[in-house]
Amino acid sequence: MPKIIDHKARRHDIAKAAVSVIGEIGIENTRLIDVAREAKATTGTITHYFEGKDALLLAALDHVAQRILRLMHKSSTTRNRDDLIDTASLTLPVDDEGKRDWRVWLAFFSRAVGDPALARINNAYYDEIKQGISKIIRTLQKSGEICMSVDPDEAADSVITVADGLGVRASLDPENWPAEKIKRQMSAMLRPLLPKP
Amino acid sequence: MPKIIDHKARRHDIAKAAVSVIGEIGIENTRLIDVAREAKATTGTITHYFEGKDALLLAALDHVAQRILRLMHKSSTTRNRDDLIDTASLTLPVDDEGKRDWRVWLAFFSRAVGDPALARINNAYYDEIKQGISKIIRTLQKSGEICMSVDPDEAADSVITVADGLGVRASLDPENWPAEKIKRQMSAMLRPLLPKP
Amino acid sequence: MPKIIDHKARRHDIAKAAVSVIGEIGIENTRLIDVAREAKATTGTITHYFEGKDALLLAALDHVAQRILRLMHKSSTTRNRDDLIDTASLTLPVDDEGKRDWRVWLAFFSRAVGDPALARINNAYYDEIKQGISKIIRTLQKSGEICMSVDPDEAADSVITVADGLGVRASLDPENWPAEKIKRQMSAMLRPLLPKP
Amino acid sequence: MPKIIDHKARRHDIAKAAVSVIGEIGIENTRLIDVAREAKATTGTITHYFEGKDALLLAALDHVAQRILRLMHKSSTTRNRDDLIDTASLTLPVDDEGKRDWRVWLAFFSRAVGDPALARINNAYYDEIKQGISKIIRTLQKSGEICMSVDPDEAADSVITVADGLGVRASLDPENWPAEKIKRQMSAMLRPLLPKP
DNA sequence: TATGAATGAGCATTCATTCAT
DNA sequence: AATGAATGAATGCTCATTCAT
Repeated sequence: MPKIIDHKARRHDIAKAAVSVIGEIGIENTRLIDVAREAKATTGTITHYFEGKDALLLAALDHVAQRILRLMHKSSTTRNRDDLIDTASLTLPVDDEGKRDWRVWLAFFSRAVGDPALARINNAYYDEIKQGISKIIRTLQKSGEICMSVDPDEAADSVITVADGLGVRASLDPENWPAEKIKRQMSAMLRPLLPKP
Repeated sequence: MPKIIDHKARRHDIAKAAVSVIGEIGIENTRLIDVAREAKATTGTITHYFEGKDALLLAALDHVAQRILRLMHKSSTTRNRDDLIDTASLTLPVDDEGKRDWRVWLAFFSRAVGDPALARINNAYYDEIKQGISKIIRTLQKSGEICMSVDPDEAADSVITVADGLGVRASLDPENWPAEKIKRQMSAMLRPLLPKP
Repeated sequence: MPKIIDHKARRHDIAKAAVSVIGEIGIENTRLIDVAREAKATTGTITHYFEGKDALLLAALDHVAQRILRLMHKSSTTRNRDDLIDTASLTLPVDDEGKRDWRVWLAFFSRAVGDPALARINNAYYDEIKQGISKIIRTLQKSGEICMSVDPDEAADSVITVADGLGVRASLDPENWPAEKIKRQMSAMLRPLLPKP
Repeated sequence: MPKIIDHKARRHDIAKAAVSVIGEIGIENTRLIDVAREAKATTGTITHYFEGKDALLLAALDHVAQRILRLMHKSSTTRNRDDLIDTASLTLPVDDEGKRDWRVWLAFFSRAVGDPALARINNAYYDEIKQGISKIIRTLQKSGEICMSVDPDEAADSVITVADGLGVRASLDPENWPAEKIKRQMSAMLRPLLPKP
């Protein structure tokens, strides 16, 4: 009788291991065997669960993207502008998980340059994020938290821009960008861009 | 006497070829022979001018960094806030050269994750950029172009954040981010962050 | 379960193949692919069993050294001076295996010149050989086969010197040094150096 | 008017530089450019004086061989057995020059394994050395310095064997083989092999 | 399912050799 | 004669992928 294995769970574990390794040593240093070791498996096993290395890396990207989307959906219940800013800052490299995820995210910026398919996937994530933020802003405008003169789409792009800009900066220079400084800079930038009425 | 060769110029040419190739196909797809062909040389010649592939890639990074620093120094003569914003937008992927340079810049974000030495080099560039922008802001404050209540260092970080955020976004989704949109978004974000008195 | 492979045995086989190739075409002409072909494997497989080419060559050296040490230990049961000389001559290039091993041994003389680590390894083998021979000589002195006035260590060095000298000579000029001539010369030299009481 | 250059002298200088480099870093680590630097020349210059790398290496071998032959011819005037042994020991690695020459000599042992042409050249040197020693022994026999029962050719081989054996050993383990020990061991071995009447 | 041995294409790197000046 | 830039073949090494067990 074969071992009963939760196929989906194992796939998830391996993708998580890939995120760990990529975040630790960089995507260009990440070999299949490194991921295998991290997942307490072998390269052969990874082949069972993923078409190939590209598919594995894509799953790793999806893993970090889903976390960001999850945080965004959570903040969609926010009824307050400053809460929105606070929640948004949780997607930044403010804790170990965030730092690791951002290093993985960065890795795919580079890959997307030479890989149109990856670029499309990346853009799909951004679209979803933008629509989500835009919707939250419209909700907050209706409840009088954000000035009606703000264009929700443009403001959503502003939020994404600030998040990306700070995420990149803090990921490359974590020593000079502790959580507090990241949050402070984010607030300082987003408050004027999301003015109260 | 051997052929008279300007060693420095040849090195520069090869680095420029590397920027071209990296910007075109991505750093992970860039082979030495691709750069050689672009530079109308051979891999052996590249070895003649660079210690190895890493040294070549570093020279490519420096090539794009120097262009950004050059633009920044040029804008240091600006006597007007909106001119500063306009000049800053020239560092973004608003033309072919800018697009190519940004794709190269992105490539090194990823590499720096797994390469502390590269991270240090990257941070040194950022330091120089930040000091430059901070100085320009202080000058503009003295001439009454920017409100004195603005903290020059924090504002410099804001400018960098916006530039990085938009640079990343536009590089990954150039179709949705034409030059005009980039400039508009940049202005919309930086004007509230660099208020006139 | 994967193919059942005796990792140690496979390593040994590959090292043996390396000895064959080095002995045949010389260490400077020996490419990884030559050894791979001889071992009915590929270069990738060799990497699987050895850290790199240097490790493989070292294993080849050890292979021939172990054979010499084995012969020496066998002769430690000798109860007769002339038997000792006969057994010692078996380590010389008197048969195909011996010729091949000596060509490999020679290869490492050269390498040790520019590689201190290799020199140390070489010297360790010589130490072991010298101690072994010295011990045999002391035993033969006690049983009245060799004159007590002989200094065992100096005599051991003499045996090694004669073996090395003849090994080198015969390896470079096998046509003029058939087995019989080697043995005759060895006897002629060692008998006066290991006089009976 | 071209620079007046003593072609022969320059060739000799370059060969000497090659001996230096080979003796220092080993023949397998010796690149043309290393020899060029040592000779204060360029690789292009070396090509002017030698057909190619092989010809240069051969010239280096000849350089050390000629020194040995020169020492041998000098000792042909010896009228005393122990003087012969003393002079012979001068060919061993007893001083810096001897050590360097022996490391070069060793390098060619290995090369000759995979290069029949080189083996022939090596053997020609050995023939000349053997004939020379044999002649000296015959002279010493006539003058009553060496017992007539000694076979001159076999004794010459013995001398060569001892020299080679000690040369190899001392070259690989110079720390344990100071000049004094080399000479002592040589005397201890050659006196019984070249007995007085 | 899982293993890990084996494969082999791909690539950076080394370096002797060539040759224009 | 001398230089050294350029070439390009040679080769060790990496690592994703395959597959027999």
